[in-house]
Amino acid sequence: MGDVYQALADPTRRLILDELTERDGQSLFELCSRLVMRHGVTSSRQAISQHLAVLEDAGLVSSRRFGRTKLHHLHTEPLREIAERWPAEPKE
Amino acid sequence: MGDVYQALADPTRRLILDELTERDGQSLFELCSRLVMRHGVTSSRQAISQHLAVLEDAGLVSSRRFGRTKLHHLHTEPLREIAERWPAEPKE
DNA sequence: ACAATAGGCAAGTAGCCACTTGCATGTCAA
DNA sequence: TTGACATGCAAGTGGCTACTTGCCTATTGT
Repeated sequence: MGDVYQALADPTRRLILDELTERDGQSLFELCSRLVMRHGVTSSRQAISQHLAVLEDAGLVSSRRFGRTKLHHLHTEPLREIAERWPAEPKE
Repeated sequence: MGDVYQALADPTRRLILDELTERDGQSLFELCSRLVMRHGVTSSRQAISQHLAVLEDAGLVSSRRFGRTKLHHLHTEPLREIAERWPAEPKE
């Protein structure tokens, strides 16, 4: 299991999470096109694929194959831990 | 203003935030000692100082000098943005 | 004044990470 | 079955970053 914080460190990976928030269950090709069109991302398909692997390893994304395509789904549970680790007010 | 996500990417920096959560307003020397004692951190004083600069640049820590010491204070507001950026349920 | 304390600055280094490139695998449609 | 499509794998490269090292500044106490 990879590091959630490190997964969030890359701006392209955060855009992938944004894109999956808007439309869950996208394939790699869908994500690539929409990232280019809507967010001006210039990375190659392989780059996006590697980013997805990091996100999946961190438990933020799950994937399932359907024939020759692979659909990706968002999971936000690991993010809740971040907000809870450092409470709003420090200990007195 | 630096990147909050990138500031959180380093495990030592997260330990610094933990330490400031337990006891806010520590000096550099206090932080170094307690990180070694309680968390087994082996980094040098300069390393911790550079980490504090990153955290301060990201708006997670503020500092104020008192004579020859410098006290560091935690600010968790930038962390709230993370939980709000990706809501618990994706759009339908 | 002098020494000790708390911290800062800057250059150099080593390891990691994002990205590319090239090729391979598997699936659908004609 | 043949070609086009969707994805996977693996090695190589460049840049970033955490860390160290050495020296410097400023403050406090005796």
